[in-house]
Amino acid sequence: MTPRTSAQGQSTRTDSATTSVEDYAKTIYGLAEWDDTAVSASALAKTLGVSNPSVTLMVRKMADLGLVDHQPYAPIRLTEQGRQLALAMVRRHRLLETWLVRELGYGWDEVHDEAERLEHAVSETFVDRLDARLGHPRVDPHGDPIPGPDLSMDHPDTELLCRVPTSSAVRLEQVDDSVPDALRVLAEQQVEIGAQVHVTASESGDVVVARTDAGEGIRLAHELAHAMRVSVVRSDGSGASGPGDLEN
Amino acid sequence: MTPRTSAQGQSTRTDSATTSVEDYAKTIYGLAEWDDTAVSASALAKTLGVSNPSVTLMVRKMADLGLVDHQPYAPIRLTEQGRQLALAMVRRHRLLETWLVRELGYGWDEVHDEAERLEHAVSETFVDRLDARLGHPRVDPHGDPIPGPDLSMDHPDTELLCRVPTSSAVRLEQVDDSVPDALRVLAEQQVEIGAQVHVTASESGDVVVARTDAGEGIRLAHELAHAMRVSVVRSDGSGASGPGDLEN
DNA sequence: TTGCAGTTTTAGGTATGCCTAAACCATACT
DNA sequence: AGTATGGTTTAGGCATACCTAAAACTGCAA
Repeated sequence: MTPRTSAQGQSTRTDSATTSVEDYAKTIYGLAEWDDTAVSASALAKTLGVSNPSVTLMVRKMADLGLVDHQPYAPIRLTEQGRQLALAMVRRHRLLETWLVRELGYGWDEVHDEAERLEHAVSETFVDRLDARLGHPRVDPHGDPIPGPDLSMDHPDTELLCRVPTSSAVRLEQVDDSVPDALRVLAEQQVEIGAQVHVTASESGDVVVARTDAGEGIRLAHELAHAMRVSVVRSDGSGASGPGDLEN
Repeated sequence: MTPRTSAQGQSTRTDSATTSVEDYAKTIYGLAEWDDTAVSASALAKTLGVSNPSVTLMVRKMADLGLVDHQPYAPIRLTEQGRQLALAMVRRHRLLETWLVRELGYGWDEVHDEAERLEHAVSETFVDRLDARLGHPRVDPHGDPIPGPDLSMDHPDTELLCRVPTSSAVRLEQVDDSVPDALRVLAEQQVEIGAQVHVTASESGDVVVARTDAGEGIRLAHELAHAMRVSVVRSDGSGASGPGDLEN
C-alpha cells in the first residue's frame, strides 16, 4: 500500500449521469487503473459488451458532459470530473459487496452481479449510511481498496500473479471480483486474502502455487492467475520470470 | 387482520418485466387494493405521473404480456399473473423499507423513495436472504403487511381515518408510506403504529385525534387523515360520521 | 511513397418509453 | 333521441442507447 490517490471535490456526480454513463466511466477507469494506458475505443467496447459505434457515440456524449477528453481517432481519457464519477461508482460497488458478504451471507463469488445492479440504484445518503454501518471499511472482501467519502483511496502496489517469477513467496492481496471462477477456486482451496503462498512453477502465464515451499501445488490457468494480484514477500532470484502477460 | 389473500405459483415474475412494467403492475394493484374498484386509465396516469396516451400504450403492452385484461375503453384489471408480479414488487418494497429502518437508521418518512429505486434492482435471491435476515417480518414499519415468499399476505381490515365517525376510539394500524408529511406529523407527535387514539372531531375529512378521550387534539388535514388507516376499538354511536371521502 | 490492415467514425435503423395534439367513443343530460 | 362533456385512443415525435454496414482515417510496411 503505497501511493494514496486523492480526489478532491466531493459530489461531482452529475445528475445527468445515466446508468450507461456510470458504467462507461467505471469501465474506463478500471481499464486504466493498473497500467496507466490510455483506453482505446475497441477495448472499451469489448469490456462493456457493446459495439464499437456505440462507444463512439457514448464517448462523444460523455465528452459533452465534461467526463472524458477525446479527440477523434485518439484514445480516451477521463477528466478529473469523470474520474470522480468513476470513483464514486467504485465506492458504491465495493461497499455493497462488503455488505452483501458480511451481512447477507453471500459468497464472495456471488456478489458482483448483484452489486453491479444495486450501485446504480442507491442514493448518496444510502452509501454514507452503509459505510458508517460497516465501520468505514478500507478494503472489500476481494481485497480491493474502497474509496472514502472524499473518494481518496489507498492504492496497493501489487503484481499480477501471472507475472511473478517462479520460486517467489507471495501474499494474496486482491482477486478480480468479476471472475467468479478465480474466486471459487480459491474458496475451495481455502486460500484467503492475506494468505501466503509459494509460486512453484509458472509457464506461459499458467501458475502453480503451493501453500508451503515444498507442498503440493494448485494449478491456476493463466486466465485465473491473471485475475489475482499479490505482493511479493521473497523473490528467489533463481527462478526465471514467467513470459509475462501474453494477451494484453 | 381477517382474510388472507393467497396467491399461488411462486415466481411468475416474467423476465420481460421492465422497470416500467413493474411500476404499472404495482400501481394498478395499489389502486384496487382497498376498494375493489376497477382501475381507469386516467387514474393510473395520474398516480404514475405520466400522460394518458402513455398509459394506453403500456397497458396494451402489458395485455400482450398477459399481465392485464383490457378491452378498449374499458377499465383495467390485473390478471392472476399480473397480480403476482405486483405482489412480488410489494414484497420487495416492504422488505427493503423494513431493512432501511431497522438496520440503516432511516426514518420511516425517508425510506419510500429509496425502496422505490432499489426494488427494481434486487434479485430474487437477495429478497429471500433479506427476508431471512430480518426474521420473516409480517409487517413493515408503516404497518403494511408483507407478502410471504409464496406471495400470500394478511389483509387487515382497516378503515381510512378520514372516514371514522367522531368519538370513536381507534388504533393506528397503517400509514401510507408515500405521504411523508403524514409520517412526519405522527413521528413529531410520537404516535406510533399500534397507538390508541380518540377521534374527537371530524369535519369534511379533516380529523382531530387525541391521545386520551379528553386530551388535547392533533389536527390532521383531510389529506393526511386519508393516508392513515385504523381499526375501530370503540365506536361511540353518538358521533356523526364524517362526510366520507370527498375526492375520488 | 504508396498501400493495406486495422481501428474508428458516420449513416441509417431498432426498441423502449415517454410526450402533445387531434380524433374518437360512451355516457349522461336536456 | 340528440348532443355535449369527458375519458380514451390514434397519430406523429423526441430521447436514450443499442445495432449493422459502409466510409474514413492512421500508421506501419513493402
